[in-house]
Amino acid sequence: MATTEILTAERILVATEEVLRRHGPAKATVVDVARALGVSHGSVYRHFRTKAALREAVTKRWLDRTTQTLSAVVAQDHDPQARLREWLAALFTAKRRKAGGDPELFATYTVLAGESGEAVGEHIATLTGQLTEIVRSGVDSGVFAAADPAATALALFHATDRFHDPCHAREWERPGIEDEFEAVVDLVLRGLRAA
Amino acid sequence: MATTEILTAERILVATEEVLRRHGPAKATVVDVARALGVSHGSVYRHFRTKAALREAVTKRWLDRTTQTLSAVVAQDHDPQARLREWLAALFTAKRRKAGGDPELFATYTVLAGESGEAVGEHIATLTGQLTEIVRSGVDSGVFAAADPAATALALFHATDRFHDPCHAREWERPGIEDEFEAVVDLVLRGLRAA
DNA sequence: CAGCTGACAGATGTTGAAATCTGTCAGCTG
DNA sequence: CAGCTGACAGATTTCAACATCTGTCAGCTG
Repeated sequence: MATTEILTAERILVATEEVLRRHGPAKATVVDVARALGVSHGSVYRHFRTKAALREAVTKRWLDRTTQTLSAVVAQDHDPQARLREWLAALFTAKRRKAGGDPELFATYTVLAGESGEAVGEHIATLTGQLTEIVRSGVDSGVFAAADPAATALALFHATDRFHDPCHAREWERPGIEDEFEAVVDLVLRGLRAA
Repeated sequence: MATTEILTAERILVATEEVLRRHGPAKATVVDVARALGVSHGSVYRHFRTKAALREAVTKRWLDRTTQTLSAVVAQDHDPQARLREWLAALFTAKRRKAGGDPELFATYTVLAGESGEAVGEHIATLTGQLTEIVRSGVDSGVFAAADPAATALALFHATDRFHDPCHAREWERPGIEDEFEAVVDLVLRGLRAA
């Protein structure tokens, strides 16, 4: 049965996610995770050097699920303008759903972002990489003007911070936020179009 | 001498600012303020109904100093493009200087912003009002295209959130932030120009 | 002997009683 | 009598003793 299986990093991550969801980032302990798995907490430390490393690994898994959803948008064969718009909307929607539907895990992610953890930095790098790809394809097909697609992608990411940075999460439930999002996206897309 | 003068709201605000600077928002008490003024704390409550009202009045005074600095930029007779650029740069500079030079008062402002206090809402309304004025003058002179100057001004404000919202203050000291700011401003200014 | 356990030291968190603070108000004072 | 005081009730914060947690490691076990 399950509890006699070899203890793997994956099983620990699944259990940790569950413990975080139940207890929240402030009260979830390594001892709780070990108890949930029916092992001693020393065993958990065999797979993750520190509690911070465990927390970061859980966050990485969780962030990667968003990255994968968005990569599908990058691969679509709509024109770059539409893809960019859809990508930004998908990012906003994904973050908003996580903030609303998984508040405890989202709090963990927010804490980690505040500590400028490795996983969050990588996540942002991956996202801006996807954006760069869309911008570059727009430049190639002549609909976007951008001397440095990577720098422009970063500017796009920063200009839309309000709609994906966790420190703004409280505002994502306010009425009218959709219109604000559309207004900002319209503005930056106009700034991107070839003259 | 000073301590025998009539106790005015202004004197209380000055003393409160000093107490906040010294103790920070978490530890500054109304009793501290009264002690600094050599009066009983009951007297302070004669001028401000609650501690929250006092804190908000201090924040308002402090925010108004920024508003006044920026209104000078609005009144300049440069072309709208230059004025908009200067206004955004002046806002970023002002916020950054406050975050770095007055960390305790800035923390108070951040706390208040989180509680969505009246004063912060008014401050933001005033700022977007100034932005609207610049956008409108650009539309009038034909250099900007904007169907709804007020909505466009709000979009500009949101697109540059990263460079004035207190929740991003930690990032304002990072190297490269100037370039990120320039990139975002370039992007939105291009989005604003008349076709 | 690879994988796990459980006891341990030092760090961190919890708890509840004591101290301080907020906000009110009857009355003092110039 | 306008302006201030200081005592008070209830809410909040502090502090120190106690409990739990983190991270290590010598040794057990299959």
